[in-house]
Amino acid sequence: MVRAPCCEKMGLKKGPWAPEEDQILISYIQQHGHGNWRALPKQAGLLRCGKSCRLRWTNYLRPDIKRGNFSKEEEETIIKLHELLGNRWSTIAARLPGRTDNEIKNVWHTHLKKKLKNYQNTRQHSITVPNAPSQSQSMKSNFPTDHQQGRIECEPVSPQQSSSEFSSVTEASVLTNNMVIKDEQMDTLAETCPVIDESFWSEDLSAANSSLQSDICSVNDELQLQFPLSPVRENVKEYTFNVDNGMDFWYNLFIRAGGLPELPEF
DNA sequence: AATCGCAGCAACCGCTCCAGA
DNA sequence: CTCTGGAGCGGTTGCTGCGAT
Repeated sequence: MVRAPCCEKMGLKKGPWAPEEDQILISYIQQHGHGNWRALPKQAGLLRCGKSCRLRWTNYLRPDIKRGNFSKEEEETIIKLHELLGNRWSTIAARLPGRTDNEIKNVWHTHLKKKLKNYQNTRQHSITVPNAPSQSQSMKSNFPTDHQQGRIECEPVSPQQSSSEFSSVTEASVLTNNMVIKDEQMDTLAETCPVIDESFWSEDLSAANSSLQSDICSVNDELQLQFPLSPVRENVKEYTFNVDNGMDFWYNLFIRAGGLPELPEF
């Protein structure tokens, strides 16, 4: 379906908003709500398309918009969520009250990408755990075929707000010898973590889930493989998963794909 | 003082999603 | 089930301000 650009009609203004336009939009929404964005500009007497109005309102004029620089905590939250979710700016924004997806996206591209390297350098991939859920403390890692036996243990590294879905982001690494990996050791990860079967990469998410479910988790854990993240090293792919055992812990999982040319996205 | 280059940010564009007809 | 159109999302653009030369 081919749709004409929303501002193609002659007479619709584009570009920066004038203060008068802002005032008209604010007044109208305060009185009537936004309802149908497409109809709004005509009803409000604005020479803008509905899309432009919606963007201006949601990214700039909304009363609950938080102004000013991002705090260190907010930046760290963005970095962590981006690590988990990728470029899902709206999802990330939903976890930062008063911040918009556009703002977060801009901050990411202008500031945080540069900081990320430093951030990653300070992270430690830890794998032993006093407080992790007992069912997860020792998870088998009998990968699908043709691989070595391994074992992972996980430790919550950064407990956050308990109500959050990501209440505790946890680092874990799959290794053959149950060893702690630090970032400087990641270069050797391709040699140390288990090789998995090629079919693992080509299967869809649910198939991968059930594969990991049967091969990694203890009997009563329900594992949900979530987001394939950017490869941390050649042939090593990082996944986020959680173990639905009531504790709401999230883990990162490093898996080596043995010599595969392309790792398809799920 | 003038020019240039870059960073930051607001806004646009094109696409997908999804609800309703 | 298919089609349509509104809303939302993520990528990109381009303007503006500021510091360096």
